[in-house]
Amino acid sequence: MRYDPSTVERKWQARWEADRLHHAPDFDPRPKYYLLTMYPYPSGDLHVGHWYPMAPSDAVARYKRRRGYNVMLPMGFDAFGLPAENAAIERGIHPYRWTMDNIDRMRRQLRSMGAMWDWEREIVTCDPSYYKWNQWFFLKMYERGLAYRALAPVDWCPKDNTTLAREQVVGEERACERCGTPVIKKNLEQWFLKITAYADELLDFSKIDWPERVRTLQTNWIGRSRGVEFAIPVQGRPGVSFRVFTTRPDTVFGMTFCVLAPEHPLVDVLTTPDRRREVEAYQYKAARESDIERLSTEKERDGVFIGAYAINPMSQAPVPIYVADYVLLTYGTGAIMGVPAHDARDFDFARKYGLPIPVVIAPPGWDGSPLQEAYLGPGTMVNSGPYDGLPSDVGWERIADDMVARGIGERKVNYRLHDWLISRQRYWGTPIPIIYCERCGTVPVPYEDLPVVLPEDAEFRPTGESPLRYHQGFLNVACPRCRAPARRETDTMDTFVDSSWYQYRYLSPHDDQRPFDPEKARYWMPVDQYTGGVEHAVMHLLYTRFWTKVMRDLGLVEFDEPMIRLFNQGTILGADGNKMSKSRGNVVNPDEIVQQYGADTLRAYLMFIGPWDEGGPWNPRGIEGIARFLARVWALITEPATPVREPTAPMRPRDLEYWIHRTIRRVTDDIEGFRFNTAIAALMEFANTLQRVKGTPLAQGPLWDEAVRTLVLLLAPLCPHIAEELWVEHLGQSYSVHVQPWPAYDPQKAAAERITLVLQVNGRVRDRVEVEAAISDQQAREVALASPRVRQYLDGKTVTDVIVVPGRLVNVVVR
RNA sequence: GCGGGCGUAGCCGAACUGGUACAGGCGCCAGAUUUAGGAUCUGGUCGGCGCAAGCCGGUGGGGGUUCGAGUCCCUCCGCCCGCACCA
Repeated sequence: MRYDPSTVERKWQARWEADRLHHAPDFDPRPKYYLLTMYPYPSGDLHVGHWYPMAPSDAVARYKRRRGYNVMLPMGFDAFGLPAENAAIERGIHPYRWTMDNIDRMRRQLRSMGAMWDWEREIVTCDPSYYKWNQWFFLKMYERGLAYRALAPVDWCPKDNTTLAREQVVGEERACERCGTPVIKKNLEQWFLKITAYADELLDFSKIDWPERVRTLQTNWIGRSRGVEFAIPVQGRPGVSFRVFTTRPDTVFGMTFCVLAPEHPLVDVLTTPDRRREVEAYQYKAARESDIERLSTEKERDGVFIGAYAINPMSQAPVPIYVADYVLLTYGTGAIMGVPAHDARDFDFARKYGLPIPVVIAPPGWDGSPLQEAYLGPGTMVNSGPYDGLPSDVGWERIADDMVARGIGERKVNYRLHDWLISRQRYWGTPIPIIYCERCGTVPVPYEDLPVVLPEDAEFRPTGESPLRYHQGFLNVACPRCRAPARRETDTMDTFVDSSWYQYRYLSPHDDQRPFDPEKARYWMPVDQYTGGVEHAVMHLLYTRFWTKVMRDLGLVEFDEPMIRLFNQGTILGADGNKMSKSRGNVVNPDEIVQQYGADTLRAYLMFIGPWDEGGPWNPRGIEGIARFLARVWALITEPATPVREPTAPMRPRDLEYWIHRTIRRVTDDIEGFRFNTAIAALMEFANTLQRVKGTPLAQGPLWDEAVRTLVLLLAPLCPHIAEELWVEHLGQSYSVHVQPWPAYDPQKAAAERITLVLQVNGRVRDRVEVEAAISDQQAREVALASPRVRQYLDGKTVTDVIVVPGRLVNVVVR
């Protein structure tokens, strides 16, 4: 009988569900293991790209349960966001309806995978019972000053009519992440979360085991730099000065010019009449360039002298002031000191405008000749007045101290990280629970009035304007303090708010008293293993760390980090090697694959492609190989032995025992190390070996039964359905294979009895001999020197050394 | 430009801390079975020379360290991913 996946898979999925086999009980005495994989956006159809992180995650979950853990593998839907609202505008479907229909479809597709999702814990973030707690957290943060409103220039996508977070603006041309439209700046009153208050703590990764790549991305994103901010007086203008930030106060004596950002407020004040035309032309050019696409990759650094001079506060030397667009108003103070000898950009600028380039940090071994490029390293201070002769790192601190002491500057830490702008001028998100009252000002919605629910009867306009702004029933409200007529905030929250704490909601998804049950958090949290794409490195993965730290400071949890281990899988590509996309027509629909080959085949194939963190192209032929493998396993167990064939190679019981234990060891180590491709390769080798044994007398005894059972036990986490069917229906074992203890291996038996000893002469393989694995170094040496093939190469030579690598090789070194 | 990763058969890939390069799969070749096709099974499959035993070459190129290098170091080339004037 051939293996029929569709019947078998449906049967066991129904049985597992009926038995609540996948439910993770709270407070179970077993050690807990919380495995979280990033929840999907309900875009409509499940893509094979969704399966790629999920199938191996499920395999790990199943494996861990077999190792005695109480494993929780929850699933939910990241249900707020722009596509639902666009569907509403374009097709007149309400976002809620669109989203819930998609979720229904995706839930069904997810079930076909046969993963051990604990559906009793499912969450849907657009449900008021979920987003109520977004609002609750927001109010808690507002009380603590961690949520605030400010007028801010925001990046605005004119096509989507929405605010974008800094992270959602991509590339040099500053385009909208979603639609590619160049973004514009707009000044709006916006709500922010004060993530910068945690910037330093977020740089500390000592309590988590995350990939270096993600740690580096986050570190660069936070962009901490330590330096000094100090005032530079303007020559001939008593009382007028501007502030600059530098990370190199030790180079201050090398300043030969200053630069103000074109938008700096002092530019208009300081520009002399003779320079005004040129300066204004430059400002105009700079303003246009930031709005228009700044596509010029090799743009030369340029600027304009404004006619005024600044005084170096340390040396009293006057230096010219320029405007240049390489200085950004948004970072530091919008003004810099120009030290060409020790800053690459300043060096280029000074070269272009013929400014002097005096060396103030002498590189080791410097001969006094002019520098050909900026020197950025440490050295000895020169041309720096009283600081001459000091090592630059000492001078750094000395000058900083002196600036502070003289009242012209202070030590400062600057970050690239800005506060998290959560306001979105959209409908399909969590309403920000704030009311504006003419008398009382900004008033938080009282906790007992939560949730602020989205009105269902919203009108979606093709202009993309938020329906909330025109919805009188939503907009008009009595002030909670004075009862006077007041207006609601119409902005909704960034969807990254939802995903910042969703891992907690899985613990008690139906709790209507609090966001999560702290007792359950004590049992389950933090997440032991998180899996998902690296594209979330600086958004979701930073925000969720921030959120947990806030929760800790609110006294809600007692730990600092939400997820202990993180694994970023690679991307599955189309058969043409390109990213899967509808426009390329290279998208693989998992439903079709499941129908044709079964879920187990698809799961195993995705794991077999290659290393999980590398991804790779889909190969339609490759899946045939997996289907054949499973068919062979099926036949191996279900079909009677055909005693026709003679054994190709004689096998002894000890050899079969070796294969059993060796395979257990390999599969165990590979799953522990997330190397699913080699785990499957090991199972293939084992199955092929058993196939060779099958027709022989060795296949009669209990050892054969053990071998076959082991194969199924090891296959189970990877291909759960076929394993269950074979286990229960064909091996007559007790249901379920998924709760059987993981097989243990005997290291003695897993080691080969006899090994091939490689014999080398001067590092070249000259012979191979089979010897007892336990051979001593001395015996190995003797075997090597006795080999005729080795001796052939020793003729007339002197043996200078014999290197023995136990269990592997002997290398005879001759001269 | 800066930072990170990668380069192994026709293709996807394996190779523990430096120790037999290429496991497993795909593809291909041959054979078995079959009326045929498909499916399945068995064997082979890095290149060169050779009837063979075997010898020589081979992990992007070049150089180095080492008894021994895919693995370590230097250098160059190519591909991918981040960040893009962050003072």
